[in-house]
Amino acid sequence: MEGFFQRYLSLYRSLITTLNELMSTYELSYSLWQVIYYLKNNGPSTLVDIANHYNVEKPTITRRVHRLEEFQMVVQIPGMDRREKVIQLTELGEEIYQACRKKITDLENSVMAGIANEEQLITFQTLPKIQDNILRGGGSKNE
Amino acid sequence: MEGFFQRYLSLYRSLITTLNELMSTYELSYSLWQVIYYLKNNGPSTLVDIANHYNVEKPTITRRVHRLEEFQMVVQIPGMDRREKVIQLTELGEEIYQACRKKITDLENSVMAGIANEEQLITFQTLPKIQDNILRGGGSKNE
DNA sequence: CGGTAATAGTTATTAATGGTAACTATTTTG
DNA sequence: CAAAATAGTTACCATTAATAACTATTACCG
Repeated sequence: MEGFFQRYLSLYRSLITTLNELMSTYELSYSLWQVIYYLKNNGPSTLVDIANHYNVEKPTITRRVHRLEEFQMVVQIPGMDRREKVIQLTELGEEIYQACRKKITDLENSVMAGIANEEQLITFQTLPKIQDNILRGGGSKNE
Repeated sequence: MEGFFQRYLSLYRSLITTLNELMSTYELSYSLWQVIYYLKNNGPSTLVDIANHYNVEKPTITRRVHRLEEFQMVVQIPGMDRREKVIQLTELGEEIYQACRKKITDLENSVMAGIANEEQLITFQTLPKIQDNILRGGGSKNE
């Protein structure tokens, strides 16, 4: 499947730019959206939860959460374990989730225009398989 | 197709990281590889050619070419039009192209392990359709 | 119990990547 | 020939994320 990466990666810039434009109305970028999305779907969580889920380092999430706090989309409350801060969506955060969710879903539908349902589905299902293969094989050592 | 972007972007990070690790042996990253790839497949070219092809701004390519020059993988020679500099691969650049091409193709094959040929093909064909839709629709104005 | 290791989170620094604006040098156009 | 267009560069800035070093708290274990 020579040329696959090229096609795959070529799509990235247009997509991320479009998404960021889409969300700029709400002062969000896709990276911030990920945090909101996680909180909405997993409930109040710690920074480490989020970092593990997206496979990024802790400082990355610290920054994102601080930005979301400035915009008052999330709040941090101390956990029972006093090392932890539990991050949760505010009312505003929930509202923005709803608005963005709709916009993103609309875009997800519109980029699939003219593509047969079965082809959409196969592509949808193939991506995680590829990711599994990468995580398994290219994890760093190839054993 | 809700959740498609999520899957797409999640794969992106693993893929680009793996590719960059793969090429770090040759002091390349994927962004530098793109320039080498273009030169190999289109022959000696100008900076503007490359920028147009990848849809990025000129300074972006200036930087990449300068890095490749430092590594002596490309040279710039003055064109007949004396504004232009024609960029071309050196011997070393060609060698590195070959070595990387092989590594990348190997990786392209290995990430498809366990995925039926037809599914690979459909995914391969669907990606550019999605990109077309994005470029058409989200180009900035939606007309 | 007390000390060491582990964990949650932060800050500072750095790197990769790419856009915008402003500029020079040359060529094209009319 | 003057003005517009084009190729390329430089300087500056934004986004994103990794690493290292640090504080505070909790868990573990002899």
